[in-house]
This record gives sequence, structure tokens and C-alpha cells, in this order.
Amino acid sequence: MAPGTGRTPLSSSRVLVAAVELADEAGVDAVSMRALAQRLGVVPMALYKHVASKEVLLDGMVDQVLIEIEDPDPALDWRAAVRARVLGARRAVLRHPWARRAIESRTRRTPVVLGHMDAVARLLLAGGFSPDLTHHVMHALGNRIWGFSPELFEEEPAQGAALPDPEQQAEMAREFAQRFPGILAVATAATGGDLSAVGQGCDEDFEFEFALDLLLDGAERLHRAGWTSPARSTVHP
Amino acid sequence: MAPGTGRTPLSSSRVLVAAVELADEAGVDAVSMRALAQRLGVVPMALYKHVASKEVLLDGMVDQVLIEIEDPDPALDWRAAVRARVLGARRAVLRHPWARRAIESRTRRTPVVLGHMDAVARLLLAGGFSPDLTHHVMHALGNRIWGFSPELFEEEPAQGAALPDPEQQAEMAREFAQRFPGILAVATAATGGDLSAVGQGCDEDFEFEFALDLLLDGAERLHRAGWTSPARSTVHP
DNA sequence: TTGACGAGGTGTACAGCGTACGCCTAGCGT
DNA sequence: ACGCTAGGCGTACGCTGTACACCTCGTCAA
Repeated sequence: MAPGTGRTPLSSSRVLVAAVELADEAGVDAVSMRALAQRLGVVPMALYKHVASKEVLLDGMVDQVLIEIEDPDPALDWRAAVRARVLGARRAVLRHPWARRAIESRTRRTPVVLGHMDAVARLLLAGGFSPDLTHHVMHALGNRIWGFSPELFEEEPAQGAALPDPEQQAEMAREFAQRFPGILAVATAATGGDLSAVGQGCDEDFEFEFALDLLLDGAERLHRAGWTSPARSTVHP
Repeated sequence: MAPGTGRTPLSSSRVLVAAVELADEAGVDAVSMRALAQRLGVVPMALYKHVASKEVLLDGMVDQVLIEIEDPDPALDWRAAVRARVLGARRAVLRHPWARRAIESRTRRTPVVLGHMDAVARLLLAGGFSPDLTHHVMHALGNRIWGFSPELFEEEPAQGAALPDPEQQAEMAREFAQRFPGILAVATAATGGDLSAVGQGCDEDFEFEFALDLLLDGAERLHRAGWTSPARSTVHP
């Protein structure tokens, strides 16, 4: 505000936004207190007046991504609504490639995080699910609630590795085929037989929806069958 | 060997074992090159003669956990076999509390990692699954292949936080109930109505098997229905 | 016996990290 | 006019991973 200095003062929101931008541009590892401070034209310790610690900063960055999630059309039935909200989360997370890792590594449940979980839970409850079944279904969805599936297969196989030598490469391929025939079969199926594209062969969006629908199918079946959780013993074994 | 010094020389295996022990005792964050070296009675840089970097060390530690996985009885049918192998992975991972996080954060696919994935893939293929369906099912299983589900809900809510004050606590509970009624309903269902145990209310083993069976059920149904993946366009949208 | 060699342990040093602590200054309420 | 406080600054500490040079053995060829 002060026209002399001409610098709008920091705020925790300004810090968070800058941190997200920095992570978007240079990856989450590039977000150090020092780098972030420099980007804001400020000395590192100034940040601590607005965020308590780096951990809290990361929590806030995740929040920043999650608040982009849109509410689904309230006219949808439970299944379409859950699907829509989860895919909305996916869109938000995909906009920020670092967010997946960041979400996995966070343990604190901020109000924003709780808000999304609450929204999903309410959609299921509104669909007639018992709280019990809702609970288990949310567990089964797991991180898919946040819009991503775990990276089972490698994303970027080598990047700058510069495959060493065709002869040696063929030898490695032979050995791989012998040691891991199962993976080979699965990978070639995924790429339609194109061995050279094994790494990038997965259509992640398809995999995500495949698993999501598998889980929602199962949930629907259990719901319709009136599933209830087996009696719980109150004593530990 | 040399009786004068009386010190068995290092080896990458000895380093890995020591690192796993250290992580078991003090957590994975306590595994620094310096701390590990000290435990081995050696100077930090000596480790680098046996492991290329900290990243590789962590990969090796994960391998160390994964080689504990037992092969399932070959007489089992595909479903029981997959179930057994995945639950075997779970037992191995649960023996080392840090392993879950470590596996999530690793991106390199070591031979040991590939070996486990290969074993699961082969069980499905041997059960008559097409490579295509096998691929998608493995994606759907996701990290559950490694024997853990994502920590959707908090594990240790406060630990040493020392709840501040009964009055204030009740106020927070009121606000929570108003903002997150869905979560509250689900959480109380999970604990059988005992609000004070909301954090620890989940039987993780039950949740794991619930989700696993949901996924295997779905997979079985698709398999029996002769599911095949929709035709793939070779051109991107 | 000698001498080279390589494997493996040592020591020093550097750049980077998060952050505790104290200082300084501008704006505001009394 | 005064003091309080919010907020930015500077310094410093302990920790991290690891590059690089060095030294010291055990082994083996000549």
C-alpha cells in the first residue's frame, strides 16, 4: 500500500499462490524457502511471518490445488455425482503435476482436505448408502478420491539416458523377456504389440476410469444387496 | 578378515541391512548417510564405495523388504493365489512401518520390484486372463499390490498434542459436526458410535481385504464376461 | 623380492537446506 | 507524543548429500 516502498505486503495467500506457481514451473523440489522468498522479492525469514513452517506451506499448496475442484451438478444420481466429483479432483490435480506426490506425502487433514472427503461421503450417503458401507467404499477408493491412481508402471523410462547401444539393448530385452515374461506380455498388450513404446503405453485416463468404475460397480452391487459389515469383536486377538 | 583390525569389510548388502535396521528402529528420516556410517563404524564417504547414492540406497532398502515376500502355494487357483501373494506383500511391508512411504516415493523399478509385479501378472495370466485385462486389473489394484492401501484417514491424530481444554474441545467438535457431517457420520459408524476413538477407528486389515476383494470380484466378473478393452484410436484427440 | 595396481576406507570441503533469534522500522491507537 | 506491534531483515547454526584428493592395504606379475 505504502506508495514509497511500492510493494504490496505479503500475506499467507500471496505466499501460497507464489509457491504453487513456482512448483508448477520448476517442480516441487525447487520450492525452497529461499527460492520462494527470492521470487517474492523478500528475505527467506520473512515468509515465516505468514506460514509456520515448510510443512504447513506444503499443506497450503495442496489446499490451493484442491479448492479448484468444482461441485457436481446436484441433479445427478449418487453414482454419476461421485464420478463427477472424483474426475473433477483429477482435473485439478492434473493441472499441477507435482500435486500427486505432494498429496501422497501429506498427512495433515486441513479443512479443505476434509471438505472434499466430506463432499464425497455425503454424495454416497445421499444415495442411500449406510455410513458403514460409505466408510469402506471410501477406503477402497483410496487415493483415487484425489483423482489419481498410483504410478504402478514407470512414467518416464529414461528421459536423457541415451540408450547405450543396439546390440546391448537387444541383449537386455532378451534377458528381460526371460526373467519377466508376465510383465512383458502385459506391457506388449498395453501398447498393442509395439515394444518400443512400453514405457508410455498406458492411457492413464482410461486406467483411472476403469478402476473407478470397477470400484463403483462393486459398491453399487453391495449397496443393492444390503451389505452390512460383519460384527466387530470389541476385543483384540 | 584381517585379525588386526578385526573389522569385516563393508559390502552393499551389509550397508542395506544396516539401513533397514536403522529405519526400523528410528524411522526412515533417521537414515542419513552420516548416521548410517556411524552405525557401521565407518566414515560417511565410505558408503559411497558400495551404494551409488542415497536414492539407490532407498531403492535397495525397499528391495530388502520386498524379497521377504513368500511365493503362494502353486496349487491355489488364480484368485486365491493373487490374494495370497498380495497379503504376503502386506505382511512384509507391515514388518517395516517406513516401507509404505518409501515404496510410494520410489520411482525406479528394480529387478526385485519387477519380480513381484511379474509374479502377480503371471498368476492372472495363468488364470486365463488376457494380457489386456491383466494390465488393467493390475492398474486397478495399484499400490495394493504392495500390500497397503493409501492412508485416507489419519493414523495418529495428535500423539503429543495434549487436547487443550474440554470446553474448547466440545466447541471444536460442534463446529466439525456442522461443517463435515458426512465425515462425522462415516467416522462414528466406523467406531460403532464411539466418538473419542474416531482417529484410530479403522481396522486397516479389514479395509485392505474389503477393497482387495471388491477389486478381485470385479476382475472375476469381467473375466467371465469375456471383457476386452475398447478399440484404441491411434491418434490423439 | 619387488613393484604396480586396484579396492576400499579417510578427511576435507562445499553448497544447499530449514529455521531460531534478535534487530529495526513504519503505521496505528491512545 | 508515545509505545505497541506487525512485518521485513540479517546473522548464524546444525544438518544434509556428495565431489575430490589422499592413503593404505592385499594381491598378483615379473
